[in-house]
This record gives sequence, structure tokens and C-alpha cells, in this order.
Amino acid sequence: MSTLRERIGWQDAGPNSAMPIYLRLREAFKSAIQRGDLQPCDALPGERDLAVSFNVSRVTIRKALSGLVESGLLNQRQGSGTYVCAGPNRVEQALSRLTSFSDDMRLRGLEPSVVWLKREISHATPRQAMRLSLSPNETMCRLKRLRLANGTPMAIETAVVSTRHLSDPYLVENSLYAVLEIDRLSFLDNGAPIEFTHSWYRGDAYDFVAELTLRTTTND
Amino acid sequence: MSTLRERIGWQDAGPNSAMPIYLRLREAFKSAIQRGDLQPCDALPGERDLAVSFNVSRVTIRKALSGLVESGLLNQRQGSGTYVCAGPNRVEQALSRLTSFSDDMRLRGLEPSVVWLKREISHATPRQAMRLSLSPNETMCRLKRLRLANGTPMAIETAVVSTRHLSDPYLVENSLYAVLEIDRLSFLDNGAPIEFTHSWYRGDAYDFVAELTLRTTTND
DNA sequence: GAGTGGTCTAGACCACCAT
DNA sequence: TGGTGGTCTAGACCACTCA
Repeated sequence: MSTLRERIGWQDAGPNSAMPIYLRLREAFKSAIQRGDLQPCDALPGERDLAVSFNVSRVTIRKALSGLVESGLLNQRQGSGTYVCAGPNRVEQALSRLTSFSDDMRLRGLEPSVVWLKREISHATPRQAMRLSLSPNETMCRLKRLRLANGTPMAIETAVVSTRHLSDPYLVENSLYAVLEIDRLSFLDNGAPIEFTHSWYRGDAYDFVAELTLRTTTND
Repeated sequence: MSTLRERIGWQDAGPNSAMPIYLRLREAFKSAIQRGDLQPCDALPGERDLAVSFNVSRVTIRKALSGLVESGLLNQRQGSGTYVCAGPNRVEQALSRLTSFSDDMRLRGLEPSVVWLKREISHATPRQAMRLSLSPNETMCRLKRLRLANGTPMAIETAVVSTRHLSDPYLVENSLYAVLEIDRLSFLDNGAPIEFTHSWYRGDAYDFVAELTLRTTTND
């Protein structure tokens, strides 16, 4: 049984501590999760205990964890605890943000709904095959749906997914990504791209913010 | 001359203060910026002064402001101050995030470069005309470029912009959005969508995170 | 050197969840 | 009821910017 300090590879501030404590802590936890030293569904000690363990204040612990909660690596539930959400599963993590349409609408008191415009299987175009590293005769599910809030069209989403990962477009009800999760392990190991989603959003009703983050591959 | 409390429409916690102070403060500042009561380039008072003005601690002020900094409405510079970044310019705000490719690469010690695959003017397709609320014979700039880091292809971006907003595709060098900013006022007032960008990213090298936020139109 | 944001502390009270 | 995360405070020191 190793201590948490060991599991996340923590060392007290050396002379080379240019980074603030909360960032060093955040990176240490992040690395431990990505290495697998902290497993999904693991519960972290309480914030007060963490503060004692690492000789910092609870505020610093919270600042360290908050970034990981925001990026989806951790999950905090008031009254319950802090839990590891997911390993280095960047595809599922990234796409999970896109499922929030329904949640977003409901949070604002609007009733979300979906009209399916297309659900079919066809061959990949040469371009898609090239981009997604597929053989030219690979079959693809093509999904297209209109998203509404209180009956008002808000977005059109088009998704193309290899049938290797989604065998039947009619498996998808509300969340494409919930279905894809089933296949998580099969396509995450090699990191190959598996899906492309293409969306139009109402410019007068949405902020659309996209962020890119280069994946930092840690070898240790 | 009105006080800052008045400009952001602040009122001390009434009995109906279900939201925490830092969120109410954040919303008040956000609304003031979007209404134009706080203008771009305006400097905010120092955090210590704000804390006194609103009868809260500096930590609470910082927590309120941090969300606005993160979403690009405010800009903080150590040793200098806090400044209003942009008005209710959601198109420019959203797209500005996408310009970060070069910055991202450089931050990580990689040299970004661009290979143009297409820069042309043609007519809008019927579908595009419909989606972007254009007349059917509207002309569009079509831009397609390959993004590289240290010579390795990392992303392909395709952008389609009405010539009303971008007269010549050769005006675009590195940042499409820098060029579009010139036209900012002309297309932001009506909130019409003006552009569609379509990008492929290397699944093995990128995290791609997209967030949607419903625009909350505050009338007061 | 005065003022700014960036970090950090030790303590407090609350709402919530579990048992 | 005891532990959890969520919020908030008053104060401190630092690095930085700018005149």
C-alpha cells in the first residue's frame, strides 16, 4: 500500500519550483490519472485530509482539483466526495462535452427535442477514408439531426462514424456518445480518429467556443 | 458619473439570493459588458477596491472575475490591471479561440506553418445560402489550409465566408479572424452567421473540446 | 515606490449526503 | 450525526508594471 503522495509522485517544493503549488499538484494528479496510478471511480481523500497530506491549505487543494474537475478528469459531488472520472480517454472526454445540448437547454428551462433528418449506412468517401485512416470500402453510419429548444430549431448536427464503432445508426437515441462509449476500449488504445461531427449553430442564439489542446504524451 | 455598483446593476443580497455572491457578481459584470455599460478597453478598479466597493473579500472578487477572464470578456495583466476585452461580440470571441493553433504550437516549442490548399471565390451552394441566410447567388470565399507543426501535418481547416465579410481570400495570411475583425461592426449587429469552418484534427495528437453556451439575452 | 494581479493561509459557516 | 464539497473571510507575501 503506497501513500497518495507516492502514487501521484509528489515531492515537496525543491529549489526548482518555478510553478505555483496548485499547478504542480494539478499536474501530479493529472499524470497519476493518465498513468493509471489513479483508476477511474477511485475516491480521493477529503479536501481537508489532502490539505494535511500535502502541507497546503484547503484553498490550494481546491484550486488544484478545480482545474481537473473542469477538464473532466475528476468529479466532485457535494456531501459525497471527489472521484476519478476517466483515464486518458481523450476521445470520449472531448465528445462528452458535445452531449450537453439537452442539458444546456433544460438548465435554461427550455425543452430540448430532436428531429432525425438522416440515419443511414453508406460507404466512406475517399476523403473520409483517407482522413479517418479507413480502407476505401469501409461502411459508415451517417447521422443528421435537427436540435430544437421549445420547438425552435437551434442546431443541425451531422456525424459520420465507422460501422466498426457504431454498427447501427438507429442505436443512437439522444446521445451519440453514450453509444460510442460501449466501444470505448476498442478504439481508444490506438488513438485513431473515428468520427467526424459537423454542426451548424444559430449565430444569433449561440456562443460557440472551440479549444484545441495539444496532447502532451508523458513517458515515464 | 455613476458608481460602478450602478453601472453593473448591483444590489446587495436580497432575500432571493439563491446564487452565491461570486456568481451574482460575475453575471452583473457580464451583463454590464454585454449591455455596453462597460466598454471594451475600460479598466476596472483594482481587486482590493472592488472588494471594498461590494463589501466582499478579495477572494470572492477574484472568483467572480476569473470566470470572465476565462471566457474572454476580461483581461488581467499582473502589475497592470483588469480590462474589458470585448463587447457582446460573440462571433469574434468564439472564433478567436480557433486562432490559437500557432500560439499553441509555439508554446510547446513547435514551429507552426501553413500550406494553402485552396483560396478561391465561388457561389454559395443552396444549402450554404439557406444556412447562412444569404441570397442564392451570393459569392463566397473558400479557404482550405493544412496546418503543420515542425513540418508534421496536424490539421486541415476549411472555411467558407461570404465575400460581404471577406472580399478576397488572399487577404488571409495567418489568422482568418484577424481579417474578419475589420468588418466586426458590420455583421455583429444583426448576429447573422457569416462563416463556417470545418476542420479535421489528428485524433492521435489532439484533444478537441467544444463547448456550447446558450446566449442569455438579458432585458433590463 | 506605489499599485496591480498571483498565490497562499487558517479559519469559518453552509448545504448536502450518507449511515 | 459526521464527513463531504461549496462558499466566504481577513490578512499576508510575492512578482510584476508603470511612472
